[in-house]
Amino acid sequence: MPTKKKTWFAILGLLAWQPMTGYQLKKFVEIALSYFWSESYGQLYPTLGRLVDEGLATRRPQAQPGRRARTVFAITALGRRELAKWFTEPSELPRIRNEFQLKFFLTSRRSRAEGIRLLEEYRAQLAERQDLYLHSERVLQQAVVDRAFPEEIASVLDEAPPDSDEFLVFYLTLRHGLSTLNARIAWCDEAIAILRDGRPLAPLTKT
Amino acid sequence: MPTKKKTWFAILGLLAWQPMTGYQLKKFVEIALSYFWSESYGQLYPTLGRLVDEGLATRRPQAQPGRRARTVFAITALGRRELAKWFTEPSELPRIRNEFQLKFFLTSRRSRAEGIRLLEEYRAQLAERQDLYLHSERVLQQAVVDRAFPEEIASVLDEAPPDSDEFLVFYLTLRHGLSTLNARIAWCDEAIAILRDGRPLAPLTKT
DNA sequence: TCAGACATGTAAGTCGTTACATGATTCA
DNA sequence: TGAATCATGTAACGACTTACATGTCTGA
Repeated sequence: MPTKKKTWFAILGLLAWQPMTGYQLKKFVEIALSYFWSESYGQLYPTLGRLVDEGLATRRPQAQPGRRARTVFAITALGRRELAKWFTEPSELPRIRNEFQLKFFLTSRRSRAEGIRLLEEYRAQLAERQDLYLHSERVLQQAVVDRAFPEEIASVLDEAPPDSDEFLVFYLTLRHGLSTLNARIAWCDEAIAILRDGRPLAPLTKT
Repeated sequence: MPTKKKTWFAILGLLAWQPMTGYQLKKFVEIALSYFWSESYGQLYPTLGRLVDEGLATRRPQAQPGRRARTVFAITALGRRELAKWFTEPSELPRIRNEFQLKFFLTSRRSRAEGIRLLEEYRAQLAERQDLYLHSERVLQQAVVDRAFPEEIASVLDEAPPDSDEFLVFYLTLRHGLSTLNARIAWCDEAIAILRDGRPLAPLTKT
């Protein structure tokens, strides 16, 4: 069975976090998981439906007067068992398809100038994302000082004060993203320097 | 048009490198591009067919006596124009879906022990790949010393002596992969230490 | 002679995004 | 009043993997 069902378990995991509507699920992913995850509505709603069909989640329409209608999904006991099973299974390293790297490789038969241009473009994109992440980090650090969690993530990490494990792990996932970005930006700088200098052999001797 | 056609251009780019059979294309990707790319036969052959249909590549069956039959594909002038266009278009940062990170995030409502277990598993996988990459790096460094390219990559980087741009860029793509791995392994070590110590706030103050 | 590399392809299924489609509620 | 947010979905497309299917040639 080649079945991966990543979206399946992502949703199940978030419903175990707390019951949510499809819309909330999307927001949760955007705000809390954006450093390593994404989901589109086109995946979300159909999968929610199938989860209900399989008995892993329940669909509960909420029609309160003065509130717009919404459909809250919750995980079932069966869903929790499936989720627990998923946790014991090894996760594969994500397979990478880095379009920039592909282009960069191919520039070696085109021109150094083009390689350098691509590296600069890549670096700019990484730096832009790095800015975003650094801003998030500053917000989190301020939250620790203030002993109150920031407005922007309050909605999803609602019950996660700055000294909770939820907060800590959230911070660590951000750090994972930042570490990766830092390393890649440093690599860009090195690669640009090497290509500019025309130094072909020297870098090979150091690690 | 949401058309990405990454495989399209990957193949086109490699055919610009040199004319190849589908099988050779697969090998090329496995040996030279594995640090950042992958292709499956299920993508390769149908895409090659469509490339020919669109006039971007030619299919030339080779039936030499005493050689098994094979079909060599080559890029056309039109294909080269399309490829050149692709080079000028900005590449998007690959969107990430890191299953491990997802699980790790969710452990914050499960247990620290489970978080640590996941981190160790992730680290082991990264380290395994790191070994592979480090081995490749040593082979390349030896190639520089020997002034001869290593047997394993000779087939694909055939005309790329150790002082060529092809060799240098190939080496740099390997370094990109290694930098990323190193950063992530270091992150694992930090995260494990933090979760073990039960230190929840200290790491937030340093960058 | 037989394993392993060379070689080419298809079918089924999963996965995922984007664009489309629709409409209510809230708040400035 | 009108923009933003809340809210739910579908259709079309495209991408990608795995498993299946088949066969040849080379060299130990």
